[in-house]
Amino acid sequence: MEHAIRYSKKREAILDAIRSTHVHPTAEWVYQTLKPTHPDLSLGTVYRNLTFFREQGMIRSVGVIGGQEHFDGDLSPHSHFICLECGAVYDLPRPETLEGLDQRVSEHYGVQVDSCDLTLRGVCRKCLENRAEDDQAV
Amino acid sequence: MEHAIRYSKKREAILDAIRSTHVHPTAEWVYQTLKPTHPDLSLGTVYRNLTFFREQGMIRSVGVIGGQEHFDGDLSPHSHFICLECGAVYDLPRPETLEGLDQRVSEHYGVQVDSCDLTLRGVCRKCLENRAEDDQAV
DNA sequence: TTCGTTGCAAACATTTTGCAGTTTC
DNA sequence: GAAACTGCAAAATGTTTGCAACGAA
Repeated sequence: MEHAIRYSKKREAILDAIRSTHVHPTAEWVYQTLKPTHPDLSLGTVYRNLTFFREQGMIRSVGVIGGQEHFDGDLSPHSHFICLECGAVYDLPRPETLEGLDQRVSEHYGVQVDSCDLTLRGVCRKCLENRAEDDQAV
Repeated sequence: MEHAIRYSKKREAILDAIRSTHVHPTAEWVYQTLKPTHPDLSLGTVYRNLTFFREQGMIRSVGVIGGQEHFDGDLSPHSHFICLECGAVYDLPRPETLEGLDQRVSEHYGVQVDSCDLTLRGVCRKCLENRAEDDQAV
């Protein structure tokens, strides 16, 4: 027997929270967001469920940004842009040119490819605008 | 005045260590590797220099894998394959099809693009072979 | 002599875990 | 009723930092 999976309100709420946003949340964000409606929610439960969802392939990790792991409830193929200044994560369309890359790498190197992530880093528009304002102020 | 930079033996040794390997080291790896030849090296110094090198653009981060940040002293354009089973990081050639993507994204979204990383995840050949052996053993 | 660099250890921040109580099936 | 799930708090982990000593220029 593998391990039965049972329903839980908290779990459902956590998954809903992740799926209903585009901010690519952290555990802390989920916790703070659900606190008002679920006052007895524990941060440990959030972590346990995030791990659970990721292992189940229900969410994916965007990686650790500024010391905190960010998640994404949108499983459709797309890329990410991460602002090095404010840490925000934005979605980008995935270049069609990457189509078939998984299989090519798999065959060529004899490895099993499970996922393929394209991530751009830089400074987002907002932060660039803030910089411009700061410059004017001087 | 910006902040003068002075030479230091430890710093040189740390950079050499990173540049002379393909394992995509962590702070701990650098520390353990240099310990024999630099018995008085401190882990804090390794962290401080890794941060320094990254800020100077002398090395780049491969991301946090298994809780530890991995670095890469090879700045030439290439992609990475990360084994989800053993955590190893392998280099892959970077698809030429990504050429010019930085600028296209930059212009289209009004952002500043500093870097662009393509990362594949899955199970490496070694771990696949180990699996096969384990299956036979049963 | 100045001030960047280091060792050391304490401090930090995020994440994991043990256990007793609660909920689901 | 068995076993999964949770809250709570302690523990574990990787990383950062303050300070006095050291070393480069």
